[in-house]
Amino acid sequence: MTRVLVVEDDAAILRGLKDNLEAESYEVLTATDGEVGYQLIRDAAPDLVVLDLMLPKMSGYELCKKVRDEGMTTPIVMLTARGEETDRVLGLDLGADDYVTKPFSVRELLARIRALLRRTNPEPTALDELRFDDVIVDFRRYEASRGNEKIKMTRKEFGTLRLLAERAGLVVTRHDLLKEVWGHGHEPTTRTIDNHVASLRAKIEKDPSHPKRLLTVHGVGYKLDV
Amino acid sequence: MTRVLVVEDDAAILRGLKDNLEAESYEVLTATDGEVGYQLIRDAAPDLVVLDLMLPKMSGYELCKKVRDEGMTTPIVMLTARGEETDRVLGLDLGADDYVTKPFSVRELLARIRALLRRTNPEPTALDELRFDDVIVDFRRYEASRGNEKIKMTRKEFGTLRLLAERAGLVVTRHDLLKEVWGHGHEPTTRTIDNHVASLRAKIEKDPSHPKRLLTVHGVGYKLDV
DNA sequence: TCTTCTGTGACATTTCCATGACAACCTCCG
DNA sequence: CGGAGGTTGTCATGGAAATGTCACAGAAGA
Repeated sequence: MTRVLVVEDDAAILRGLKDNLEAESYEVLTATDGEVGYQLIRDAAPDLVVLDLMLPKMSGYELCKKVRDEGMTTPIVMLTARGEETDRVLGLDLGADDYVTKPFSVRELLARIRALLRRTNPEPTALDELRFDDVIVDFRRYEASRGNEKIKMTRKEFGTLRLLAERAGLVVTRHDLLKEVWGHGHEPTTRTIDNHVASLRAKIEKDPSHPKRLLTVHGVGYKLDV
Repeated sequence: MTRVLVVEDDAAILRGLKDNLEAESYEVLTATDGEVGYQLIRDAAPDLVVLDLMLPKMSGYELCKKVRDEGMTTPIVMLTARGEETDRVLGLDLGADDYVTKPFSVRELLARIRALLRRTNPEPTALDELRFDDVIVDFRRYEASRGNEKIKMTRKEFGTLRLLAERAGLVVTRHDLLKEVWGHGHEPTTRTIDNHVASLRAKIEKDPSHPKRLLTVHGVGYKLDV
């Protein structure tokens, strides 16, 4: 799921943005000052940042500049107060990708966010069906079957299998799985993944102890060969 | 029959795609250069185009851009060589709807074609009646019956059932239900939905505690299987 | 006002998930 | 070729989270 970080010290605005972004089904992280914002950009690797210009501890300027100086390319939408013409220019010069002037229309901000994401992270289309051998998995119905037998799969299993299927043939690291399937903040041990993979194998492999499809790449991760 | 145009200059790949698509019972048109491709898009109005990036006479870029500039919305799947990251972005910006990286698995391409067709030619959803077993629900009259008995249903129940019916078989999240049935701003707890579902089950299921139609997908939402 | 509908909370129940321990395995290096 | 150290497979288990169920109070409608 696409992850957006909002850095804004005004609680009311922050709340409003969070609600609206969540309603658009983004995963939303928040920070109310520049320092926490910076840490989150580094550690949580959001797909996009909405950044207020005036912030406690570290201003939007500084934050933006610092992030760019360190080579991070995370797209940034700057929020500026009306009339801060110079700020606009600065914002873009510092490496922000777009800006919106307060008071802004939420709809406009959302549109800009969408556009920016589309430009920078064209998201590979979600796969909604997987077939191999006599196994069929339908990710929109959350149904799976093998031959004539229905298979019961859990949400995490669907998520895991889906990511593997979207990168069929390529190795997916445990880290990637945690990031994509679990999302930020709810990150369990990597051992947990092994368990989910094991139970997936029990369900989709003919001989689960000698997998032919869902393969281990020792020291790296897993891959699905179809 | 669904008509697919493949524009690809490599004869072997073209042949392979044609065979596979025909095996899936698509009607297949082919072109080996951009100009012929363009004419076919215009004159034969295919339902979907598979477009190679590198082509004689007119490249995939140009073709895609030209088609979009002229206002045609024909879904396009772009074939790109691996590693052409920038091309991906360009492809999508130019208006391609999806892309597949060479060397690609035919199976994956077929899956994406199916998905894209489904996304772009969705069946119209203005559903005004739902029937299954001995239950009949008329969404225009706000009436429902089971066998000869009338069923009293509330507005929210109609709304909930209708959304589920419009996406019959697919999982609908609580979030979707809140957004569609309750609308923006008036959003109650997700628990509320469980209650409405429960009362729907009491009305339309033969054995409400072992539902056969209105099913729970643990951790995701509900779906209606008809 | 009275009735019906709706949202909420508490509780029971079901389902799922994270974790750790141990065994089996792989890889690299001696 | 064999063994040490790290990695993965497997399984059991406690606990967390999601859902079913019910009762009630406030809101909306008749």
